[in-house]
Amino acid sequence: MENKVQDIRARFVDEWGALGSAWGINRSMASLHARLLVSSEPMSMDDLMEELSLSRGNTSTNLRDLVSWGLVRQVVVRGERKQFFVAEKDPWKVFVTILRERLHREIDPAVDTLGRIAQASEGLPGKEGQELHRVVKGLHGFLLPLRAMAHRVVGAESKILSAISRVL
Amino acid sequence: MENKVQDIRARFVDEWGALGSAWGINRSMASLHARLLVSSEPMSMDDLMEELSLSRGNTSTNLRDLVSWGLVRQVVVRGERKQFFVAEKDPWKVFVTILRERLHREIDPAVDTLGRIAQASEGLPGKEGQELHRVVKGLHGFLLPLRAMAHRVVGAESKILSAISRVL
DNA sequence: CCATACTTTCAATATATTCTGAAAGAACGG
DNA sequence: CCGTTCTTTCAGAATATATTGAAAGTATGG
Repeated sequence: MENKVQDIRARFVDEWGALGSAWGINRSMASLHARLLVSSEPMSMDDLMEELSLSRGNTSTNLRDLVSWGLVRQVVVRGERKQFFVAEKDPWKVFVTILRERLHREIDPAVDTLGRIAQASEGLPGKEGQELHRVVKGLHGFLLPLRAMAHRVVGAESKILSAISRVL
Repeated sequence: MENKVQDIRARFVDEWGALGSAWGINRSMASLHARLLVSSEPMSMDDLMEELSLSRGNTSTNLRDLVSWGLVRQVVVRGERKQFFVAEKDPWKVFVTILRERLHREIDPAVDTLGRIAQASEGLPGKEGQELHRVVKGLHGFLLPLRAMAHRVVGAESKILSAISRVL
């Protein structure tokens, strides 16, 4: 029971890694993000790779991705030549950032393609052709407003949540 | 351009597979689901494995999973000894079913653990201990109502969407 | 019951994803 | 400039995930 902070922090890092996988974020990236989230100071690549036992290459790549997602930013530490990193800590911003990324990369193109298929299947012959069109059109018609809602959430303030909560 | 229905249907099956991956559903399972979604008739395991070029074992396992999720159900076809399968076609039900499954399997346990970590980190010493507690508590406090909202959506009627849409 | 039709299971295999580490590249201080 | 420190890249290795296929298991009609 020597260093309790380190133990509990490690538990958090692991748990965040598990949550991350559910969001399409790999373990290294999620661990790095988690560790930075609960740090009271900026950390360098060496700090992180040592504490999390990751290779230099892996650490470098995933930090870069975190920065490009906007979940982490680089900061300058006076008198240090290395880069230091700090995580965005506002849960709403973290949530919105991840949501935006996934909409952009995965959902948007799929929904668009679905729309094209709905069009292409217009007026196909036979029971089979008609069912194809009917279902694809239905799915597209369902997903389109859902996506629009998600985009509005991404652009909104965090208080939108309590507004939604009220109608539920 | 021989059989247009088959071509377009194949496009849809592939696209649904891609969307499925974004939701933690593997390609075989997503393909089977997609093919059944746009079928005007119940299909047997043999129908499916042949059309989608999947092995028997794979088809069997993934159909069973789809049934256990509640996305597909078995039906009896008169005069046939084989099992036949039919997909739930209402987009709202499909959406809610997948959401429920993921909440249950991935989100709920992670959020619970986060809550326990928030508790365990109460009153830790030092700047580091305090930051750990502060951030974990903040994340948990953010995710908890979000999860509650998701659970309410899962239990609601599809018209809840237009109600939410109104406040966005 | 038996023969046959059908389904499930699971060890082996194939595929996809992630991670490592060393070499190449960049930036900095003097 | 030059030596040093720091960062990135990327081919190969390791790991994780998905798929196959054949054997074992189960149900059905006769």
